[in-house]
Amino acid sequence: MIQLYYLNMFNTTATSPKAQLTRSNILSTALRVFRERGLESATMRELAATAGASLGSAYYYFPSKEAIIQAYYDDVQAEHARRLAAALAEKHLDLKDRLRAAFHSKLDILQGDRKLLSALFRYTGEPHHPLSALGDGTRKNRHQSMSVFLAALGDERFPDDIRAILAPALWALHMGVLLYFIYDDSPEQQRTRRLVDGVLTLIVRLLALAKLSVLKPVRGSILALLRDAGLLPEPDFPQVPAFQESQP
Amino acid sequence: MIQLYYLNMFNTTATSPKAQLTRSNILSTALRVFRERGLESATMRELAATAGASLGSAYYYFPSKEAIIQAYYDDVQAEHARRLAAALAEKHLDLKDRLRAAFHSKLDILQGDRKLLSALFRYTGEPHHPLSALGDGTRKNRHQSMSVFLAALGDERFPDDIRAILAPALWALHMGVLLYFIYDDSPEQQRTRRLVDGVLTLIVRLLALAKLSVLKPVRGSILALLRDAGLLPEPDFPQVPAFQESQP
DNA sequence: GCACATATTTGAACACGTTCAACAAAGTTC
DNA sequence: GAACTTTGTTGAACGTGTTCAAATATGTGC
Repeated sequence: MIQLYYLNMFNTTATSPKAQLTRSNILSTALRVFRERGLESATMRELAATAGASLGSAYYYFPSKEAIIQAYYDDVQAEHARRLAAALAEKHLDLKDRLRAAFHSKLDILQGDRKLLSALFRYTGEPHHPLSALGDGTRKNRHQSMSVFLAALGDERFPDDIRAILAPALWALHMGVLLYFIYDDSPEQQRTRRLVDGVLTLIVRLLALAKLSVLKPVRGSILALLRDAGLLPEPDFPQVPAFQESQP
Repeated sequence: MIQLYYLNMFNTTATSPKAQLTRSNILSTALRVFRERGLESATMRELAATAGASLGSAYYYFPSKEAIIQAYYDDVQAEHARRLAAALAEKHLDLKDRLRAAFHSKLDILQGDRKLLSALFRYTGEPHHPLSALGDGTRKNRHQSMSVFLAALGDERFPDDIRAILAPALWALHMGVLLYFIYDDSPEQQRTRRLVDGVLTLIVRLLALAKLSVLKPVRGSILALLRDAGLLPEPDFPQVPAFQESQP
């Protein structure tokens, strides 16, 4: 009854080393085939054959073709968290450079895989699809991604109301940047890099401006609006304890 | 050689009245079936059968299943332009109410068809897909939609730099609102209505604030950023002559 | 009306993503 | 190691969107 070995991602079922090998074999082969042939033209049959597995086997590990790319994207997020942590540990950076590190490291990881990103956005308009980028099914991913941006904010001091929206706002911005990135046909997507730098410069400046008294009422209205719209952080979003601030 | 009758949308091929009837029959039936069964579960075969046409016939008029919904969306846009024009003609409205009319009339039209909207966003992440909401293939649609918002701006006076970004900015906002609308499960999507009103109030206020001297440099940076990113109006976007302003 | 061209219609055929019942291998219990 | 359970593998079969060659209807020039 009791299985040794590792548990899979959801801690539900045991997974033998051999199965892990098959799975990662299929995954890595799939990504290679997707990159070569493109998402559309690469077929599940071709992909399974190239991996030396059967069609059914591929479906044993991944519920759908898109799910394979989601699995890839899970890896990307783990790598993103790793790289940002490394950058923050290396030396002391100011807010803007920490945010730059967060955005650029993500782009670095994805640089060669812009075509794969299209899958991320495919179900955006379908609230109930398990892979909708905005839906319940991807909440965990979203929160992980927000955590990375929270880490980049570090222990910087912000008014509480602003702090509350920064994580979802940065996450949303980052999604927009990814979309721009996909469409960016400039050499090595230098345009996206410039856009990121420009936007972050602006944001840091605006965060300072937001404290001006003329803008207080505007700031209040914006926050009330977002709150009413339910666009503030989802209630179960785990704030990173190390960076949590108490009310002054 | 010379055909009488009407020309189709692209002025390339003649179209007999009978063909028009078949087409509109297929279109209206398809929409009905889509609304009843949902986009996924409604099959092209079922749809063709219900319309009393053959499968091939459906594909003669519409290159794909999604294209049928695009055709519906073309109608929506025509209706949108019509309704806004009517609202503007009826009585003199201030800027905020004109913008409110523009946004709410669109939502009115789409109120019962939120599920159909998902198709609008399906190819957002695929720059080269003809139905990508941000791609070249849908440029004409985008410009028509922007024209509606330009009409709502009317002859209101804005600094030139601001005027330049208003059309694409309002269009982008409206796309965001549609996405929110799709996800909004409040009764009759009242939440979306409130969000629209709140955002528009804010925008009108911000447009006034933007003239403050403290904000001039920020305003300049934002515009420079957008220009560099190529997010200003696409060069061939036809400004609506009646509302075009000359340099002061 | 006839020959021809063009527009429209048809359904079989195709390719693909996905499902599933059956089978094989590995692990567990005794 | 035998019976049994669980995990992993297989490819045929299904349903779907789409394509296409062939058939039919409609229009044109004479």
